[in-house]
Amino acid sequence: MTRQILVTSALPYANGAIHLGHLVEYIQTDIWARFHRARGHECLYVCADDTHGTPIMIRARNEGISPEELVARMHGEHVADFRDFMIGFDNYHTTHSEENRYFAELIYQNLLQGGHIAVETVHQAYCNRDAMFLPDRFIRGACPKCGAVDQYGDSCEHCSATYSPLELREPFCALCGEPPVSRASEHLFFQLSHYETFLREWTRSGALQVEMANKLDEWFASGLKNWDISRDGPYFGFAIPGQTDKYFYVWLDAPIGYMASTLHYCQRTGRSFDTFWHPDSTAEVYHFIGKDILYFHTLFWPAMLKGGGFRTPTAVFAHGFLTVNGQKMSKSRGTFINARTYLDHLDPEYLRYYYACKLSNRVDDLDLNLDDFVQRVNADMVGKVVNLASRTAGFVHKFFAGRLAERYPEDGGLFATFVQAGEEIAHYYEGREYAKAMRTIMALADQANRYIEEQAPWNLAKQGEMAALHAVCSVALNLFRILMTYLAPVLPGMAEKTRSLLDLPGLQWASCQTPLCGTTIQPFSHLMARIDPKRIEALLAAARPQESTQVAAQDPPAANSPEERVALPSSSAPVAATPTIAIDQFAQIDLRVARIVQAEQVTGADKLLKLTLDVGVLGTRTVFAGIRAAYQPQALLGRLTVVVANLAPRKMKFGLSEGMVLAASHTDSTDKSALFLLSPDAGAEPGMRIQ
RNA sequence: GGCGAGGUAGCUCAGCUGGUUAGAGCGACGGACUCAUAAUCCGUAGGUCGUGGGUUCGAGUCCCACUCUCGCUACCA
Repeated sequence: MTRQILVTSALPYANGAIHLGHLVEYIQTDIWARFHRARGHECLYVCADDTHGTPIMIRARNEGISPEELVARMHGEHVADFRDFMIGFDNYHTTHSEENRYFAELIYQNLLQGGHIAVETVHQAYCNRDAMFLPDRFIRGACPKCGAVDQYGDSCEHCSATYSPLELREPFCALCGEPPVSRASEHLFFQLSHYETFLREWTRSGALQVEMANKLDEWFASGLKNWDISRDGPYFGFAIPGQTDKYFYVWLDAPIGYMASTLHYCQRTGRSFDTFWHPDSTAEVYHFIGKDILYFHTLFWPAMLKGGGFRTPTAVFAHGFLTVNGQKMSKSRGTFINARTYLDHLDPEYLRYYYACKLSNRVDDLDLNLDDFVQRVNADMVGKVVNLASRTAGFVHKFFAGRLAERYPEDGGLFATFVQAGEEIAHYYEGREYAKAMRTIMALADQANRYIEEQAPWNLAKQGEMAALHAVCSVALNLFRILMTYLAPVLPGMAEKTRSLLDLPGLQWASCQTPLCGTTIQPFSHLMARIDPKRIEALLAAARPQESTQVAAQDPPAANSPEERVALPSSSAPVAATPTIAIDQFAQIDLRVARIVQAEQVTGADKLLKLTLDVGVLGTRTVFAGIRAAYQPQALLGRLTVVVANLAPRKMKFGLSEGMVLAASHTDSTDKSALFLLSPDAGAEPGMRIQ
């Protein structure tokens, strides 16, 4: 039975470049899609850029271009990166498209008519300085439930409470730091609670990994909140029909991109959209996502689809994050590697294979250990697999004019064993147990190499036993063909070279069950080069930012959620420089020389020191500084430093901080002690203005 | 500090519902071979399964405590 399958990867946000963290998901999904196609099923793989929201708007503004221009440029970069990593999308679209607008409006209208949209007047934080309402994550303050300070506007990381930004205590704008004012506005809410029964069933229908379903239970237990789906202008997105200056929240139209991309594909190819998204569809729909965006894909999205009149996903597959050498990616270590940087130095198939070797169906994080990476790829790919062909193809050309034996020789049951293993391997692929699939395939490669060793074709050649030699080489190349068929979803490029070498129409799972006999093969040429460790060094060096470009270098998460990136001005490639400011803007900052007259550890705080500063004419100030990892309190006594004297006082858990001392560090450094307090030259006195 | 995951041979990891002398691949070392991209084949060494208790006839596998690591998040205004 031919299955009809639609798979998606999460839409990357159009605010940054694709990096190795993103690629875990795209490679995982691509392997799955290619596997199903190789098995003879129909498997459509669609994706798109996620283009809307405040971060895009702000970034475009900072770059002095329109959001449309920004989004178009990022789309081009993303497409090129994916293409070069052999991510075989059938369609790669954008959420800033008419198809997306169409479905966003349609689903919204259906929810509206179904009575699932509520209108509420809310008093929302508004920043006068930035002339805009502040999105949940652009406003910070203290949790109303537990009092934890500096929490996001929508939920507390400390006690997991969810609330409205309005309830936050002591809020401030994440952009400019000014306290926002409260301003009334009508908002539209999707009444998620209407779908609780449905969602509870769907959650346990096999659509989710058990660990994920458990997580959802926590959310059910705390109650489903209505979801605010509108945003006031200015906002880069789709205007909401029937409303004035209101736009769909980016997370409403982002997953709709899956459908829009499907439609775009169908219109292009004459396929039927309903095949995949009609409520009665018998096709299978799977979403691959990172564990960070579970909430959107397992609560809002299925409910939206249900209420919007479409089918719900067959399953959602979540994976973990990427670490490099056991730690989160870091710019200063050179392990924050963009897709393009990698491609400048290494073959994408190395990474595809390595990820496959470490992927399971669980949500565990995946570690890219670079030493292991080199070792493993070289040993497995070149040493074991390619070696099978390179050590036998030569004989076939030298003695048999490139022609394989007319009949498949006796091989002691090897061919049958290899074919039979295909079912186990397929089972692993299907269940996203790629690591087990790779292990099984490599065990087969070991068997094949052992066979050649035992048969010793080089001796047969010397002894003139041509028939036996022909047989051994034909067996080896047939085994090689089967292995490459099994590896093809992971290594599409090498599979293509193999197809060409063996002069085959394709590498299909079913067809490799019949041995290849009496056909002519092409001369052997390199299928894959070994990784030279020097290339790794070069890659790391290239990924390490230059000092001068480090101004805004941050380490964004390896996730594709726009929400996770909101606070990061520009999360992609090294930023050239921050926007220039006028001298009067600088003059607004009152920098003063200060003498540290007292320094003590703060109980209950890991990183803070409480400093008492003598700022001359401005008197004495108390400042909490996060420099405990770098300085002993005693070592600071009496020394001069620089303080921002007119910074708004900030109430902290441990007291009021009346300023900020200046220190240098790498913005992304994980070495917390690599921190250097500024000092004026000798002669400076407390209270002096720095200008 | 909060939340989550985890600590099994040098490295990357398997070890299902507790049951014989704890496994694989890579690496190291020794040997063989020389067709092949210094690849391959054979063999050897190496682990008190983080620590300490407990349950059990029996625990890497269950329970408790501790410890360490990693991830997310927070204090760094």
